[in-house]
Amino acid sequence: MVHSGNQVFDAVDSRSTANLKTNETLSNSDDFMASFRKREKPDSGLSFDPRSKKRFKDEIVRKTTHGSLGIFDTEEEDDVGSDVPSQESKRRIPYSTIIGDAMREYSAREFATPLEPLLRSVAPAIPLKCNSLRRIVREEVERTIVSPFHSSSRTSLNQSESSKARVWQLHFVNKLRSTLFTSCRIESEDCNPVTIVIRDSVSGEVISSGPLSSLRIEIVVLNGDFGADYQEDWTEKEFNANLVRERDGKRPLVTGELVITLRDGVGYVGDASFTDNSSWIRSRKFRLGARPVQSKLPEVRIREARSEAFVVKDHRGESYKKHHPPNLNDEVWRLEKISKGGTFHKALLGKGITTVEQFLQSYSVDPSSLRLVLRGMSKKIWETVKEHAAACVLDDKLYIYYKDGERIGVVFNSIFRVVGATFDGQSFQSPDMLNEFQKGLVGNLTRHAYKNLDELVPLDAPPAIGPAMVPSSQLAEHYSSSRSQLQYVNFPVMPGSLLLRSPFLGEQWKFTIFSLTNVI
DNA sequence: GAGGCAGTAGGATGTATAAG
DNA sequence: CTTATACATCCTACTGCCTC
Repeated sequence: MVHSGNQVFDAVDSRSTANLKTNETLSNSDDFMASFRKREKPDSGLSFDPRSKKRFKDEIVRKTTHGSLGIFDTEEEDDVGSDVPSQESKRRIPYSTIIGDAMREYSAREFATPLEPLLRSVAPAIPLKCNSLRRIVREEVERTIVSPFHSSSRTSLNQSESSKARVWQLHFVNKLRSTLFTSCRIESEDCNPVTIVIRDSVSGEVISSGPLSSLRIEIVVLNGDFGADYQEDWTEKEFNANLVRERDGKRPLVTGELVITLRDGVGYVGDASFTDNSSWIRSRKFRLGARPVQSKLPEVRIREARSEAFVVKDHRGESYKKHHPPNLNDEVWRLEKISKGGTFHKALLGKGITTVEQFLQSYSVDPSSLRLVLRGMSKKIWETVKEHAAACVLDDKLYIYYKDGERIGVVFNSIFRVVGATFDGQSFQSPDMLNEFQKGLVGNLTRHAYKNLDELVPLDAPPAIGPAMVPSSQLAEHYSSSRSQLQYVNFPVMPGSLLLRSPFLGEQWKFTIFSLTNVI
């Protein structure tokens, strides 16, 4: 094997790297770096989070002390890795390759950023905020540091090429969905075909006539990282360097109508779909790109189009995705942090809670019991679940509970939260309108209702709002037992009016549900 | 091809424990 | 006591296999 780097540090024993981590198998340097790339915060450059920093340090230490660099290979280590196919395990990866791989993962921008303070110190007169200087720094770093490892993919920015003839450009008009699924048609956010135009890059006007208005363009896939620095100018080489090809052994990454002929300067992405998800590239995102198949005016540079970054997931994930907002009849695992078939899901099923509606009802009736069902859940997760559940779109179902034929009744919504009360069986009030005494009465009745949920009567129509009349016969009884406060609606309820039919009057009444925005 | 099931990896988070 | 670290747990997403 020919080693281009330092011979002392030039080899990695893949058998050793396979034993680097307790739960992970790192078979080569790409995996090694990938394990850290995935832990990076987006756009964090070289700053890992503390855990990643620590793990990174540990990996380096172990790589150097466990012979991963080929320095301390021993028989013992051979034994450790003896179950790995020998041919593969004997293959050593030059250290320069590892560094190269690592370098490749950091853009010139990321290298340049740490260098800026240095540059600032040596050239204080130069305004460092100047974009052109940043570009120069980036170019120089790329040229001097990155290129030796990366010569095949990116070339240094050609200033003259990037700045000339930027009159025409392809442009994605509508925004793609932030998440697409394999085998599903590529569509815009509003479920319409993705639209591409050719336009004047200065004025933004669509070129609706002339030879360019009927240009043939090709739809391609770009790395989600491309343009992450909001750079809106790039060379053809840079664009091509960011094309993403299908993985080995896989079908073409995108299939369908990938060549479009513009009409009057406008084209639409037709029946095209992804065949593979985007989880395997560093950014975990793709972008769509569009470029001329061949320029009708070769001397004219037509800048390619680049879409927003989006995630492509396996189509089977679509049936498992969470709903935002959830619906009442959704299965309870549609809530965040409750995995289908997971521990919490099973615990809820064990209590007969199968839907989001039942989850919310259960919370209304006895939040502490529900919390007990999910006692293994951390506070933070619990808050997340509640927050998601609270966003649920409620229907207009109402229930009323009367105690033993009395005319004092409490009206509940579909998740068993109090939304009104009546004291005479005729006029109904929202909880906001109750005085302290009335709240006590309703509180008592609510507790009765929660103990006798099967006695709740569905209301398909409503009562009227009016002054409360409390039968005198009820006063003494309720006054003594109404110390506790009425539990108000805690889930956000959209304000609105509902028509209810009073069970006593048999008439249609307008019933106003007030907005009660307390969160659980 | 769609969908169910199981296995796996990675990430996030909480908790226990050691070190200073 | 505080902080750092290791470990455990759970959720999410991906993938292969299988059945229909």
